Amino acid sequence: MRIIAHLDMDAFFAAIEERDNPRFRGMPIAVGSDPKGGQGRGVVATANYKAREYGIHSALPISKAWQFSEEARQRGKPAVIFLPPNFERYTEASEHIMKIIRAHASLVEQASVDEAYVDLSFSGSFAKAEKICRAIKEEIQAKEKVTASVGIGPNKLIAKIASGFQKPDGLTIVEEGNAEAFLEPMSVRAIPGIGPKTELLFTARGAKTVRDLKKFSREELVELTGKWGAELYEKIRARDETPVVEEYEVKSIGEQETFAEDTKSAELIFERLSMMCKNIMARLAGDGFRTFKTVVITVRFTGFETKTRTHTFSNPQRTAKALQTEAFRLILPFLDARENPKGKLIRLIGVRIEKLG
DNA sequence: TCTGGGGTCCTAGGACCC
DNA sequence: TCTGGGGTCCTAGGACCC
Repeated sequence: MRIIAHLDMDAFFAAIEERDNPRFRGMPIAVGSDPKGGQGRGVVATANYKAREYGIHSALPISKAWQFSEEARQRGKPAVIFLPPNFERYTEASEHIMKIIRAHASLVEQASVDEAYVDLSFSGSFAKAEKICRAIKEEIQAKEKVTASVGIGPNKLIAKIASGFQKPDGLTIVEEGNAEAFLEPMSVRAIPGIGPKTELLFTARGAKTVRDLKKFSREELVELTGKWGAELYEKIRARDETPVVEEYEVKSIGEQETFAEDTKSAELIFERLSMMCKNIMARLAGDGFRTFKTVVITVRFTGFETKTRTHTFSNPQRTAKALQTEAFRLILPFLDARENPKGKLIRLIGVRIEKLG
């Protein structure tokens, strides 16, 4: 029998900021882009629980978050503290936390900066797995001063959904025999991989809950959602065989940047593109690679229309110069009438390399 | 509401090869 | 005349996740 745990740090970025800035404790905090007095154009990366009471959450436009904060302030509540993300500190805390987890189990998969799967099958029982998880939670709290929510289940899918069931600082155990019943009443959105579009697809066919999805045959699910439908058919029945894997290989490295103001300035665009190419090559080396074969550039116009252009070299390339030359060549048509006859302003540019060697 | 930045995976058409 | 089937690679776009 497999026993898998999923650990998820609670409001991680905001929790680290609260920990490191005692004067912010108990205050509503939103970590994300600069709100610029309501004119900023990014989104909220993480809101702490106090800020969530204001309606602020991850991925909310920062301008909207600012507006919620102002409205609350007028009702006499404290204004939200907006902070820029400090990725070095989050990564450092993440490394400490992963180390703590690895001291309790040998098979650990870091799924993101603030999440990990742990294979606890060796413990032999859910009761023993729970004990280990409580010890991990306590150690993280004691050493890193942040809380984690934990889900324990017979596979990664159930563990993941269980970790979100009681937040923050929760621990939810779903044993094999209860897993299917656990999922049934949930919204289809609870299944990882079902986003807004797929949800709409299903609600249009009268399916709102996981239970409702069971009326579709495997073939119908494949027809509706593609190849992935076969996996979905298993997931909604709480079945998932995917193993916990220590690490997976990097497939692409890229950077993108949204401009403070939409622009047509070739000078600015080339300057930013050039910087991105240098950064990407530095990261390529840092990740233990030497070459790339494919270059992808992204252009997003005012209004969010987004275009990509790709070039694959027949030989592996190893220099920032080669990357920059190709990126410039690919983006050039968007700066003149060839790909931009209406002279639209550009909101974002990005560069990515693939087929790393 | 007006949408960041870093990624992964899938689809679909076309080219090309056997 | 009106044209198979399978596989792989490239390209553009899109859904999704944290």
